[in-house]
Amino acid sequence: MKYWLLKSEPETFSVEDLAKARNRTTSWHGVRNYQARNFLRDDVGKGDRGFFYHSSCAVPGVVGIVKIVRAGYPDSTAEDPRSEYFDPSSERSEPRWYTVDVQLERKVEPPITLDELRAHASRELKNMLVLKRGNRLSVTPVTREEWQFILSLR
DNA sequence: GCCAACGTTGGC
DNA sequence: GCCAACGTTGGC
Repeated sequence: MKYWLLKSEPETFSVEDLAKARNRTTSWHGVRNYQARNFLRDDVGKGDRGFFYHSSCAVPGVVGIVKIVRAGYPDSTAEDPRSEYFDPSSERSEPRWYTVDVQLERKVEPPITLDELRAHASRELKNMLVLKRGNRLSVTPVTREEWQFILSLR
């Protein structure tokens, strides 16, 4: 089993939205970055776990634990002209963008804030990608050690 | 709203 | 292939 950190802007889609979704499950569509796409397409597997992370908001941080319930498959919003994620250069015969399905296991309450994560940035979370300056990747791998350490905070 | 950091685009 | 211009991300 592998571990991931998945960013979402709560104004677009929050952990509360996921809690209300049917089966507490959603397609993680809309990722339009090649490095993140490659993770979704090639590396994120069914049964993997992820941190649901709120970004671009008042209190950024880990707000939930999700389980990957479906591995990478083509993101159909890229083909939908009415979708805000429409990509006219993507073609159905050769899908450019991928998504996975995630199910909420539990909320993390209270959230593990970015500040709290940073408090460990010189030791346990020294290599945590989300704490690196300038990091903008919306899907990042998390090591088993980082995963277990962060879980131990709640 | 600001701005640093980074990714993408497109002319050459 | 280079790189300047531009757009986006995301913390503050």
